[in-house]
Amino acid sequence: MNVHLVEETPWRHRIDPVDPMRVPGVVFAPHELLPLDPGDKALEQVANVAALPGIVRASYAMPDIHWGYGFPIGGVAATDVAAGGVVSPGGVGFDICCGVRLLASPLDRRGLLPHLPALMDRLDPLIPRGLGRGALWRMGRSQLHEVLRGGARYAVERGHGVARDLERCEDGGAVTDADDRQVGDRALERGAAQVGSLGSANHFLEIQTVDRVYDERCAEAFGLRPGQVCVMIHCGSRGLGHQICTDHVRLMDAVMHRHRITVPDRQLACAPVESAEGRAYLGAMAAAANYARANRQLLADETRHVFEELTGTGLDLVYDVSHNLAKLERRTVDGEERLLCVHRKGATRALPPGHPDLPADLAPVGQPVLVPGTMGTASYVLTGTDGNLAFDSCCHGAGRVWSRHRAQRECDVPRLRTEMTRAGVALRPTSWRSATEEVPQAYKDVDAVVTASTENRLGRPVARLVPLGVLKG
DNA sequence: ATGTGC
Repeated sequence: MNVHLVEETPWRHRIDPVDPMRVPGVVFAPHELLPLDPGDKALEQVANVAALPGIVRASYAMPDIHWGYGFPIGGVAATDVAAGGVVSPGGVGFDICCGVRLLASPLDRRGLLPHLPALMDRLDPLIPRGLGRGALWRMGRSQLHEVLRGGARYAVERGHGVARDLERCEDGGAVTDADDRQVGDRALERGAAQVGSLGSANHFLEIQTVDRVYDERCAEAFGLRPGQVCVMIHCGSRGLGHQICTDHVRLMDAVMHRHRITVPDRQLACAPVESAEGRAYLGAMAAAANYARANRQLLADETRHVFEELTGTGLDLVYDVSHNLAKLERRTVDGEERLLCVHRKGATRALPPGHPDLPADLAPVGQPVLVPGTMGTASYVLTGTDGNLAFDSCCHGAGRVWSRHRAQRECDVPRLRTEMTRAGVALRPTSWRSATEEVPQAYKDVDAVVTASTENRLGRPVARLVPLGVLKG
């Protein structure tokens, strides 16, 4: 599809609908954040998504947009369920319910620094990560099914956390519509040995410090203050989510013609939400969402124990939120209340103040939006705002600009070591060679992404965090 | 993202 971009404001671009688009594309990015390299398909993907059956309002892209499978990463699309609206696994991504969890320590930077080497030495062998096997929890099939149904709630019931953790998780730590019968054998097999593991690529566990607070009232409600030490965990549903995505893309690809659906790109395989295939995917996706939440709960619990042992202090959960999920949400569209299937892929839910799904203590200030940066660069906490045009969605990170291949070509191991030392970051990768794929230059400037999010009313910055120690896959 | 795949 040929994409013609129109600059709507200095911060936002529009793609006017041409056949087969049903709605416009809206890219919440200034010119310098647009993926304009020759051969980059991300903007074409925004236009392709606009052709999905039942899509309402627009095909949206966040400022950290980059090329993905079918949908761009940073894509948001909502379909009207009653109007034959579809759900597409490519609109969620392979890492179902990939997300971020932020924990706050009572220590400040000065109090923590003497403990940092010991903390890193202890966490390094304890936190399973990388492509190989190894996980905090080894389990049989029946316990895995409990995880798929109970998510972080089940982990807490088994002693891995406290009740307050669940209040600070999106959906209270578990969704109720998981259907573990829709999770195939191969996915179960891969999932059983990976609960409590980070994975690889841009997944990490970081010890951070609050570098700057932009909104004191929100920061206080979130439990954050300048100089404070935090732990940020970024991971997802590992091989289980990956296998579920693979399986259901294949299923939908095979039956799309029966539903009389045509899409501009085969990677947009989809089925009506109200079809056997649509319901099956959403049930399996919800099971993977619970798995990812249990995964983050276990990793947080283990980190908490290490902090207690070595510093004598605890860690409070600030929030846990996904940026790869589809959700059924009731929303007003053109003055009518509709049930929508909102796909967020590399986009974080960002509920505004007063939203009924927020816990009471967060209702006055809005939902914490957790935006991980790249290793050696900042991460952000934003809050949801009123007037968000993208179904209460915000950016999810910096957004890749170099392919993994190009990053390896541009950055060798000595250079990465030098850069991390200069940034004052203690990096513990499982492989230095693969860590070069994650060199900060391979990503957009996270500060610019957050500015663009703010200017487009997708969220408002609350705090900026910088890394002290990084564990990577 | 991923036991790196048709």
